[in-house]
Order: sequence, then C-alpha cells, then structure tokens
Amino acid sequence: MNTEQRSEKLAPIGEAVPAGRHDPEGRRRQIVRAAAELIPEVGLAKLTHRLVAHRAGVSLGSTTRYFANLDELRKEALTEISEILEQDIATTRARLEADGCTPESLTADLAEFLAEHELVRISIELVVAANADPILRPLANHWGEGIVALLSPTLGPAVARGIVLIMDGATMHASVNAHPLSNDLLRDIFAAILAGSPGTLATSADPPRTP
Amino acid sequence: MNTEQRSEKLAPIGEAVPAGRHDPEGRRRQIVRAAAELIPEVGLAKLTHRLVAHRAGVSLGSTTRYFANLDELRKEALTEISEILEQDIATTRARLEADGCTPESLTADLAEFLAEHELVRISIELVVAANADPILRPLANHWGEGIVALLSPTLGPAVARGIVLIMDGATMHASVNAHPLSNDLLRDIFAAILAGSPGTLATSADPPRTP
DNA sequence: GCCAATACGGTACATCTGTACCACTAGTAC
DNA sequence: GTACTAGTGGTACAGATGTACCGTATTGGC
Repeated sequence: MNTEQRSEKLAPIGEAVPAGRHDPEGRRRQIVRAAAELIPEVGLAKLTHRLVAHRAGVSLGSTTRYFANLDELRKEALTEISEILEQDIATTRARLEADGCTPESLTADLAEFLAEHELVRISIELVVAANADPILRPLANHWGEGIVALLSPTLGPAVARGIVLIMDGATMHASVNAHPLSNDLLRDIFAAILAGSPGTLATSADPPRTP
Repeated sequence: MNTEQRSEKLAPIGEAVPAGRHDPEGRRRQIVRAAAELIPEVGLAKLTHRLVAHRAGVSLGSTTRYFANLDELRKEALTEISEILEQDIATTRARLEADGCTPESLTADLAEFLAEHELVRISIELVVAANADPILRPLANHWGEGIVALLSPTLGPAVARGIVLIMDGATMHASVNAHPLSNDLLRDIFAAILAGSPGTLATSADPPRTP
C-alpha cells in the first residue's frame, strides 16, 4: 500500500516537451502520463483527446498519432496506473515480511493508501473500466490477487481474501467519504479477522493484541 | 441483500405509455424507470436522452420536459435505484433477526446480492457518481451505514464495519470477475471475522460453527 | 360538439468529440 | 549548405449529444 512512488509517477507534467521538438518516445510517454494524471481528476468518462493534449502541452494531432484510438490511449494510461499499484504490492510485501502481518502493519499500509485520494479514485475508475472492457480485468484484479497470494501461506485463503476484501471495501468507502475510516477502527477490524486465521486460532489463548 | 423486488422494480418497461396519451406523472415515472434500467446496462457515462427516450417508448422531447437537465434525470434514476437497495436492507434486517448473524446467514444474503449482476453494477456506478457529485454521497453511503447500524449492537462497531467492508469488497470483486467468490470461501471469511466479535470472543471456547 | 389549455412528438441548432488530413518545421545524411 | 525524411501543429469534417422550440394531438369543461 505504500505510495512513495506516486509523487514521482503522477507528479504534474512540469515542463512539457519543447514545442516542435522531435522526440517521439518522449512525447508518447508525456501523453500517457498526462492521461494517467487526468483520470483520477476528471474520471475516465470525460477523458478526451483535447484535454490530454492540453495537459501534456502537445497538439491535438499528437494525441491521435501515437494511439489507434482513444480507447487505446485510455488503456495505456490505465496500464501505467496499474504499474503504480504494482509497486505498491512490492512495498507492501516488503513491509509485511519485515514487520509481520499484524493489525498495526495492515492498518499502516491501508491508511497510507487511503490517504492518497488520487490512488483511491484511480482504483475505482479501474474497476469501472474493467466493467466496460474485459481486457482491463486482469489489471483491476492483479493488485488484489497479489496481496492474496502474499498473505495466503501464513493466514490461510479465507483470512487472506477477507483482508483484501476489507481493503477494497475501505477503498470504496474512502472514495465516497471525505473522511476515511479511523485507523483505530481499521486496526480493530483487522484484529477481528486475524483472530479467525489458522495461525492465531492455534494460539487463541493469546488473542491478537489491540492496544 | 435480498433482491426479490428487483424483477418488479427493474423489469423491462413492457408496455410503454400509449403514444400521445396525456399522463404526465405516469410518463415521468416511465422515463425514470427506463433510465434506472439502463444505468447498469450501459453505465452512467453513456446514458443519453435519446437512449432513455427509446427505452421508455417516449419522444426525445418528453425526456427533457420533465427534468431541468440530464444530470437531474440521472440523479432521479439513481435515487430510484437506491430505493431498491433500501428495500434490501429491510429484507436483510428481517432475515438476520430471524436467523441470527451467522456465517451462513451473512453468506446467503451476500451471495444473493452478488448473483444479481445488475445490482452489483449499479452499486459501483453509484459510487462513481458520488465521486463526481457530492450530492449523491448519502445515497452511496446509506446502504452500508444501514447494515452497520443493524449489526453494531450485537457484534460491536469494528466487526460490523468489517462485515460491510467485506460485502463492499466482494461487490467490487464480483463486478470485475465473471465468477464471484465461492460461497464456501465467503462463509469462511465471515466465520473468521465473527471470531473476533465481542460476543463470540466472550464464548471463544465455542468458536463460530463452520460446518 | 366546440374551445382553451396542456401534453406530446419531432425537428433544429449550437456544441463537443473522435478522427483524418495537410502544410510546415526540425532533424539527418550527404 | 542542401535535400530528404519524419515529427508536429493546426484545421476540417462527420457524427453524436444536450437543449430549445413549435406545430399538432389530446383532454376536460361548457
């Protein structure tokens, strides 16, 4: 759930490609980045060539030249976005392996993610896009499946999936509510479901700590 | 999560209002119903006056006459939709009070909801719409808050919220996956989190049954 | 049976969007 | 320096959409 890469990946485009300068790869990346940046702002539905062109600081023609159509541009932007979430998994994996899978560590990861409202909106938009276009479903699924695969060995499939569902549910909640759920509440929720995991059930005399 | 009212509320319009017949209230309802019916089919973004008019069997002019603009029509349709979810809460409440809050009863309710792909898509669209228009946020929130209020007294706030988050997460999952999570898995997930509830913790010697 | 009021259907128009196109300009090889 | 290639910017156009409008049809009262 770590989002340290965000500021690098989703930062405002800054200096656009110099006008008229020949730099196909750079320009193409600029366009994809601008689209990825706009998706959480205006939503997938209102993403247009002209909007992307303006944000990227390139001409309208450039946004149509490098992509067969707008759908392709959308997909590439969503793919770029999913790579950010991908890095989240890696960071989460590292942290959970270091700190162990406790209510506190899960809460810390989730809270960090929820605090990034852009990432929250992106996740929701990705789900909606996957609804409309099945090709995007792997992108929408991959994040959750990665966490499930990470947690299953130690927590069992049910608790692992439950934790991911809680994270997804919290994402939905955060996208609709200005104030996300409190960290205390999240920690208690994780503590509750961890109480049902094989590992903690085996040592049920020592219930998960809820300081 | 019960959806018995769906077939009545979201059924195809069937016989449209007779052409040219004066019936303002009926025609207005017909239009709202057609819009509510179309939202899960095409998504909020592609809902147009002409599409609604065609589905409702009325003229284009009628869809603009009764609503200040398309946004108003969308909102009314979403309100209509949220009333269906509202009835779900009532049915869920009745069932949980009758059967008690067990992994099996929660799974049964959730599975019924998830099987109705239209309702699943509606829920997601509602969240996205609430993102774009804060006025819709109470609609998007009300369903979950109702369940939390229902479950909190017996299960405590954390487990109650956790269950709703799991339900929301499962909704997201179902919207992007052709095959929803298995009932066995859902039951195990609910069993796990119920293991952490105050009530079951108090009788932790008698863990929640998972037949 | 006739008339005023209202509802309705269809058309018209301005705007927006995706996309194709073309003249121009920046790079590159000689 | 010159000519060629390819990237770029701006324009043009067809289609779709929100919305206004107007003639016509329907209704209820006399």
